[in-house]
Amino acid sequence: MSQTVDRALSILPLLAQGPADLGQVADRLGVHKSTALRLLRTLHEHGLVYRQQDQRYRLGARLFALAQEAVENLDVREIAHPHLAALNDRTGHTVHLAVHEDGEVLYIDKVESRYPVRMYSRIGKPVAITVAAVAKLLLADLPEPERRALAAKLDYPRYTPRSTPDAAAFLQELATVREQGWATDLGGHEESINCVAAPIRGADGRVVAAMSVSAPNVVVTAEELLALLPLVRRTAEAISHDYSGTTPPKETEESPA
Amino acid sequence: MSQTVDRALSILPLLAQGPADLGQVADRLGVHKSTALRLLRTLHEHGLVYRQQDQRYRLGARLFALAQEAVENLDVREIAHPHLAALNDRTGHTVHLAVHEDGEVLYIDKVESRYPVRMYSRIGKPVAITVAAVAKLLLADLPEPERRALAAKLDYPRYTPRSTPDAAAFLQELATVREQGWATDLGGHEESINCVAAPIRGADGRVVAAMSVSAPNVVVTAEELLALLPLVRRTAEAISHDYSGTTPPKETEESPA
DNA sequence: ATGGGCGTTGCATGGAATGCAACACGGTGA
DNA sequence: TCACCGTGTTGCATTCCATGCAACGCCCAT
Repeated sequence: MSQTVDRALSILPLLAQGPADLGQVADRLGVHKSTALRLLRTLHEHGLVYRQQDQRYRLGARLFALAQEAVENLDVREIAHPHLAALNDRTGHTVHLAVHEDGEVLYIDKVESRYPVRMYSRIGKPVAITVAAVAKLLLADLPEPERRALAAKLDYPRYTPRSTPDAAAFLQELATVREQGWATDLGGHEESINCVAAPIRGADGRVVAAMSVSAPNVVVTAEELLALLPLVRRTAEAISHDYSGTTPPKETEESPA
Repeated sequence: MSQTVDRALSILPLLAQGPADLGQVADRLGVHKSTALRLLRTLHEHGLVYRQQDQRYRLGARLFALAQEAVENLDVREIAHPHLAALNDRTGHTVHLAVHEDGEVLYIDKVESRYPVRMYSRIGKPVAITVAAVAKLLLADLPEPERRALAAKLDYPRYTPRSTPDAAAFLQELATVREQGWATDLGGHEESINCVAAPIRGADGRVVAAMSVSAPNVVVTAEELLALLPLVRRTAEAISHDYSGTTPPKETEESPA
């Protein structure tokens, strides 16, 4: 909506792909060098881009700080963390916490597996939305029109033969997940990795986050992992309880002086 | 330099302090509501802010993704990580990696202590620049005028009685650190926590990063921690070697097709 | 029913972002 | 040594676009 800001912000994903010099930025933005220079300077003043010795620009430090502060403001995360850690303690497997935001699902917390063979993932990284167990739970809870709209505009990459092939299959899967209250991903993203997941609900019953336990099947078989389902669900319920308890539903009035 | 972008970016740190509604954002920016709305919309389109159910804005998901990609572009980090992990393995203590950027020093990697009592820190969080051992190393390597200028404009908070009191003391300390090639922080930030740190150098000898080992003195005394200094220095040298080897000094030409 | 608070929209105006052209600078080859 | 690129940088006139205003719609509370 604001051309100048729009251009400036477009620089960030561009630099995320790697450092670039002034000319490259200007070209890829389709603006004059002087314009790009001024935009970059403004970004620089705010610490979002950094100029390295060779004069090329790359993403800046403030970005980390902002992301950190952002994640610390998510109260679900704080409340959930001890539960996730405890679950990791009991099972030894990788535990994830994810939320949905504007058509993306992303991990906001993670407790690493104790086993040497670990799955790759990164906090902040958007997940494979069409196959991840946590994504299914979060999207299954959307109001139907939104769910349909989102399903329609997604891509359905065939990571493996068991990946969700298309929108129809996805919506079908979401219906099932919605019904049963839990979800799995059995080799849908990476052939050898399985996950089981359960939803975390707010006081109004809406799904606010989802958690999962993941393990490669060189460590445990899918059946063994599924056996953990009751435990995972109980953990999710415990978190839901904590969360609903501490966060008064919808009361955003000023706190009593 | 660009008013519009400047205003838009000012919203981010503002939201980092917690969610805010349109009116609050407009007030704190000193602009009309409609202006704030358009800025927020632009930020929203780029995923930097998110609008929660109660219509208030908070920092958005793309910020994480950007921060992640930014950190993955830092090759020092990638090269250093296995060394840090190995050092953590041998000592059991928390190991940090930090870089300097525009007058700030921040952690870009961390391997957690094995001991139950851990120090608090966060990747991405700017460090206490006047007392942290890694900060001393990074700043000690700056050209003298820059070092003086920076020292002059810093604040010198008295975290503890042993915190660096003022610019003069700081510059003195930097000189010492520069001379000896390593640094410590003995209770200068938190009374009970000590660190020893060593520099990581690029092929041209400049300090590109610094690493440290930290432990509370309920776990090991300062003397015991200092005994690890040779090991820390050897590790830093090993990283420097790896880093100089894989990153050809200053050669930013196109890679051979 | 009625008022107040909030977010939202269309529009006229002026300020601010833009592209241009000229400059500065460092490196390269003659 | 000089001239010549290819950078990044600056001042300036034009113009477009961001701005503030005022009016509207909406929801909640009284």
